[in-house]
Amino acid sequence: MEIDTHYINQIEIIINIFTIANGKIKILLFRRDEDPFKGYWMLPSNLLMTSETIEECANDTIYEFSGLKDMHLFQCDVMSKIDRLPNDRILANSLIGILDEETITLKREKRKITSEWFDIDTIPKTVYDHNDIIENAIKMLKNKIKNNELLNIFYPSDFTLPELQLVYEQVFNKKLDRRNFRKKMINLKIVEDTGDKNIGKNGRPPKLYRFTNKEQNFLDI
Amino acid sequence: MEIDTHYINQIEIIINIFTIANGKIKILLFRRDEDPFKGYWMLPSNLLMTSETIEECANDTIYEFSGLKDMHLFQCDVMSKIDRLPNDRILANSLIGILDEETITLKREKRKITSEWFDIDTIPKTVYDHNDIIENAIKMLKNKIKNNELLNIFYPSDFTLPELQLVYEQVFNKKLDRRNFRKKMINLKIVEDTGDKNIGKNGRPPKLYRFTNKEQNFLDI
DNA sequence: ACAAAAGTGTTTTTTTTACACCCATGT
DNA sequence: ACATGGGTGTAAAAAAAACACTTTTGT
Repeated sequence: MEIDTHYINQIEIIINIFTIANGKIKILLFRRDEDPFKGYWMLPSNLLMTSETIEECANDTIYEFSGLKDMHLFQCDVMSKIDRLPNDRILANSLIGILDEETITLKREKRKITSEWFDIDTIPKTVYDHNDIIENAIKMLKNKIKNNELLNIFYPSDFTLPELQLVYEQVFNKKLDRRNFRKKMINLKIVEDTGDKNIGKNGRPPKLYRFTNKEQNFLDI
Repeated sequence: MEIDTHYINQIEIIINIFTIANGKIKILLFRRDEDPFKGYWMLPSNLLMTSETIEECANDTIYEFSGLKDMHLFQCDVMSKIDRLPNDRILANSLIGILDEETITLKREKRKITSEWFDIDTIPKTVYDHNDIIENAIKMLKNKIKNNELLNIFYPSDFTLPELQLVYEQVFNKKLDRRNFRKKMINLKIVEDTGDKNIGKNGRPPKLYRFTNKEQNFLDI
């Protein structure tokens, strides 16, 4: 195999890892501890090797940064501005990874790199163009949730309706009526009662629901 | 700049060009006239050069294949399976390009490569994994139309409601009632009457409409 | 005058909205 | 017993669906 050097490209795979905790959508960022951009936050990333697929690279990268595995992954965006990094010409392929909270709780182990989950409405300063990448990923994530494509991955088991309502309120950016929200989710058969309750917290224990396996339902004409 | 050869990648930029003609959504394919895959159809593509952005590469490729320019372009997908091509390891980045029919009609010039517009429900056999790429692009295109994100680019000037209805019928894959469709489009202020009519065809001349500049409206909760 | 295609209105059904009190648990 | 948060129903308004005849043009 011979390659014309005009066509040599380096590509970094960058992953936006989201989870939902107590109804708040969060993204996992890592602190950079060397200059330039020391103290800034960053998305996990690695250069793609010739011998691996993007999914393999993404999974390895996530594992290396966080110890987490087997995330639901999908394509998000590609950035190719020549000057997106100051010195090298490196393309960026950003992915979205979805983690359910249970998995995170189980795998909470100590890593060398400082990491933190940030609410998606309070993203800190990040290195290079990572703020643009994050902004774009949040947009795609919200759109997918609006189209009922993703919440069953955030919640593989059960959840309460008040928590789910918080998620929708963030995505649609408006307050929803508790009774109407409930009716809608149940009547449209998006969720179903598991019969269990979430005991242990303050106040009346909420019922637990699960997603039915209905296909995504788009805005119908 | 030094590059570790493990991180050398070749990327081809592949463009799915869509237009709408008489209410039918179409994609532009080119005939391959050399083996392997002689006689099969293909999407226009080119290897990305180190010195250009993806958008530059895509625009040049489109122009080289079709003579068309200044298309609305956006990211679609990235394929990285090691064996997607038989001999080389080349990544594919597929984009979607939107053309309005008027522009096409104006630029209809003769090119050396045989090209043809195919209805999106009768895609012919294509080279390599282009059928997968097209299928994916059609899915994304339909989703965007469902979310009212794209039709104003397909129709920069005016159009008739019967034609628009055909588009929605393809996207939602069901027949719509003429009166209800009309009421909805007009009442939701998605379209507005231009005052003109489309004379010259058989039957009563349809009124011409244009899109209002309302922001996209998603399925609301 | 006939064929072709587009335009139009009303009624019924469904969905959405608005709104306030009671219930189950922990302290 | 009180504080906390969760659950529930009904009526009014809005939106969607069902449905058939008339109008304008070309031939």
